[in-house]
Amino acid sequence: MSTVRVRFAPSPTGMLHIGSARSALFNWLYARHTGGTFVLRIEDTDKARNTPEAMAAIFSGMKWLGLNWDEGAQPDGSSQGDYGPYFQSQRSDIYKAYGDKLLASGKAYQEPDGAVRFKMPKTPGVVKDLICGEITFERTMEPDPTIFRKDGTPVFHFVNVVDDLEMKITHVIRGEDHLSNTHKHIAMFEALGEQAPHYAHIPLILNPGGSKMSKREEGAALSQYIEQGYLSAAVRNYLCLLGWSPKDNREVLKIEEVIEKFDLPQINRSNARFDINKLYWMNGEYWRDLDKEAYYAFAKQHLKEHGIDLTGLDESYLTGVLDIIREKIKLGRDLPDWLNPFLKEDFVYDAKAVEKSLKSEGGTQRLQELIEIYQKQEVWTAAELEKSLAGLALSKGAKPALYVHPYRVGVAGCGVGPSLYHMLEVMGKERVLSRLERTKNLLASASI
RNA sequence: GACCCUAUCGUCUAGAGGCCUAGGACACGUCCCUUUCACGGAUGCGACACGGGUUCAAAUCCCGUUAGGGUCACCA
Repeated sequence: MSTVRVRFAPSPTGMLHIGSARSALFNWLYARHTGGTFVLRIEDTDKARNTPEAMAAIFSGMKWLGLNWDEGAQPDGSSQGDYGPYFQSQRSDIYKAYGDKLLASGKAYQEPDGAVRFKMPKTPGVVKDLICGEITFERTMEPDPTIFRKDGTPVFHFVNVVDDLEMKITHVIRGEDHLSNTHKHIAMFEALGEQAPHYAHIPLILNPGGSKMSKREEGAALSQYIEQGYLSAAVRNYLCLLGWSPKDNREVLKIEEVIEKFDLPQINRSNARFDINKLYWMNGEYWRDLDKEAYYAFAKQHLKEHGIDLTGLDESYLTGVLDIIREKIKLGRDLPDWLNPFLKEDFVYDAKAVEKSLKSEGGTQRLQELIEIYQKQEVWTAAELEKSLAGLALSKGAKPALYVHPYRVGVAGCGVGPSLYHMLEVMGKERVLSRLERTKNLLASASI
């Protein structure tokens, strides 16, 4: 039975930052790797930012990434576990008690205005970090940090220490931005007569420009990836690779395997830039691997969330279309554009494609020939349709491509798309012929 | 400014003294496959920040320089 206890302690800021998500992930991985306990604590001492929406962003992000916790704050506002409550806003008495203890022992003192300061030892502070190694901080000049404001509310560094102590946290895994403050935390543990937990400071995720990713920045919020239709397993896999590697040149890894191999000492010490290109590639890997039913469910859900109405649509037609467009895309956000030509009979035409394929020399003529042979087409399968078109081209002494392109434009309005014959098969004879007629008429009346 | 951390292809990384004329992945270029676009296959471009040591031998150890990042709140 493992005694490891780790925690993720976000504050509700209105979003789950990609860097926070990665901290949550590494804590979770370590807990699962060691068979320990993963605790979720909400640091909601800032009342102004403490909105229901901000709270929801944390819970939904954790859920989306599949990071379950064994103990801690719950979405309904309750706390589950032996060391609750897990919302800092509900722990004032505990902080007060620890503050009094420090005051009584002379390790803290009160300012004339009522604020309480922690008396920082002037001896060097040593931090033994599981990732960064042993670091010594000289602190002869170190000011005494405030632990209670003049209004009596406790300050972050102090509540953080008290909670980690109270919740019996054994390993604190957090961003490197906290490294320089860690010696203060350790000093507070010692002043309280307790041993500090083990610390592991993970490198930061920087924006492509190489500086800290600010909250407002494009790509900083996990929710953006959810909305754009990334697959959670792909995002999670990508995040695992920022600062950690299995060391064997593989990158697409099952989470179970990451859990097995993950450990603190092998985490990198240097910051990593977020590379959207690589995430996009990674998503493609998972996109191809998704089983059919999961893909349909994902696609329908994503389309629904983006206001694409699928009601009344024939189920087999929809799945047929989803099947053939799948290999063309690797992200949910691309779904609507590829799907639309199949959905609307009054689809729009791509001007360039019309110009190139239909208005070129003999274009309308070939369109007419296509209509004629497909009117006679009996077996409506991709293979047979291909045969007919190839036969037609051969009889005219032309390359099939010369017919394929006008055909695609005539039936869907665009120059690119899935395999033409499969498109035709899925659309069915009736729809195909009526679309070709429409194109012919629009062309004749010079409307396109 | 002080203190702390970091430093391998554009990016993510492998590399813990000889296996390194530095490996993989993304991106990019070329070619092949192909009705388009993707996918896939092949191939190319491309890095040990700099300067000193230590050593028979350094990307790997030490020191300095430079560069980047972080922390110095009665924010979290």
